[in-house]
Amino acid sequence: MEAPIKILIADDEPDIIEIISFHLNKLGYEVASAKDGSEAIEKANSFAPDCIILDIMMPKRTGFEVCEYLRSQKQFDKTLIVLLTALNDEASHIKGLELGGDDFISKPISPKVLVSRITALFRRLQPTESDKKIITANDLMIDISQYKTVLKGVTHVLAKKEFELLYLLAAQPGRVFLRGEILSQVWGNDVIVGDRTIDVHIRKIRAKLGIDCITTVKGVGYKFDY
Amino acid sequence: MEAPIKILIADDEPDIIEIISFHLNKLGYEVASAKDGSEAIEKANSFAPDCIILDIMMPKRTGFEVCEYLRSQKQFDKTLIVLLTALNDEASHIKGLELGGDDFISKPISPKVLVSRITALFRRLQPTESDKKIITANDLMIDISQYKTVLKGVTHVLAKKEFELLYLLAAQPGRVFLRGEILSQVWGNDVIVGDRTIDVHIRKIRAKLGIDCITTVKGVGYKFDY
DNA sequence: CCGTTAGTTAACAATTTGATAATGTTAACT
DNA sequence: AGTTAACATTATCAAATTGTTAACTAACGG
Repeated sequence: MEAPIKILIADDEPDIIEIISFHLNKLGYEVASAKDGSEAIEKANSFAPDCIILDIMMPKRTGFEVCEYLRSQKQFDKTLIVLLTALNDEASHIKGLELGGDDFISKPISPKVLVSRITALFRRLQPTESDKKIITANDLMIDISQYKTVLKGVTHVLAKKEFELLYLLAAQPGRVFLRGEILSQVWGNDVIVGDRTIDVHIRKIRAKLGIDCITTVKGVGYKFDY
Repeated sequence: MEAPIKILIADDEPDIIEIISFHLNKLGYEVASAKDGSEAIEKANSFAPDCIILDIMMPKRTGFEVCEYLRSQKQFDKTLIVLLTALNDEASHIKGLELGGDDFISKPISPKVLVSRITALFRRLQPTESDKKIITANDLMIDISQYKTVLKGVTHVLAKKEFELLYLLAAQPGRVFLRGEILSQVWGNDVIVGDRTIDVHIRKIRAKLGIDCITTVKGVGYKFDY
């Protein structure tokens, strides 16, 4: 789940490889390199990178050829391909993009910009945040994208407000939420409801889950503790 | 499902807008334009484009400001933002990408290249078709290329909207889709239909398939669970 | 003890969905 | 064009669920 993102750099100039590697490494990427087109293809297969930076002008095979090959292979379907070139001519640019490149960068370019562009590319690919809205605590799981809670493998169905309340508290276990905070977070600032309303919902959660995962802090509020 | 891709161009130079529009139009995109930053935001809201091309130097609000605003709004989560500038300075470049831009293009650039880059951006977004044409869950198969559903070997014919709705939900089993999401995905942002419309279609799906593969999450939405 | 705060319960109110029928709309076929 | 049938949408009402309140009880701290 949290495997580092892998990037392969193919360029025949060692200096370029070194400086780019350095910057990418600093950001936590795992980097491999290749010095020509053939090696790029080998490394792509063995290293299975998430992103490949290809210089166009390389010995053995050009970046175009490598790009074309990669795009024809199913396993590189989702691999980002960035084409890099000293040429600044339009034809190459278009050709690169048409061959399935995801980005096309003209040299000279500062490493910082290159790295920014790559970061931007990845940002798009990041799994939709809805996926990662799951809270777990011991044998309790709260998944907001599915609106369900699973305790010891048993799914408990909470009503909307109950769920939202539990989710709010569980998002920061141990932290005490004032009644006012709970109201504004779960109910919003517009609606006005009495104080007992919170109590009743807390009670329903406790009853449905069958465990006392919510602690009362008298005179202050409630906290999730489990 | 096959609505044309919509692109919004914001630039204060009418010539630029015209030439880019022309090329994008030719490729079948639906194009709208804005002449300054404020108009860009208005149009973004009303037009709901899939991609926004922003000149950085614009009256009223700069492209940076517009970009920052768009990225702060949930509905533009998946909207591509391309920043366009006459400046070729690195700081702007990085700033643009850090503000959430998806691509950064320096003028002057030929329309062909610009269009290629935009096409490349979209290509990356396309959900890999190979995976997504057929969905299976237990003894249920949903094949979008044939618009048919097969349950336990028996083919059930769903109407267009019914099918699209089922397909949407089944593509991410377990995930709850809000009514609003369903509306914008299946019906699109332009048409306005009442809430009961969704219910009725859900009901028809349940009736036709004879199984309850769709779960109601009261007050929230629906999810596919089977 | 006494006042304050939280828990419990049941009644009631509000919201949401389900079911059905009726009305538009579209597409296909004469 | 006219006819028909399938589909999509809306309207309406019933049913179920959920949310809120009130009234009472229990617990806690000084």
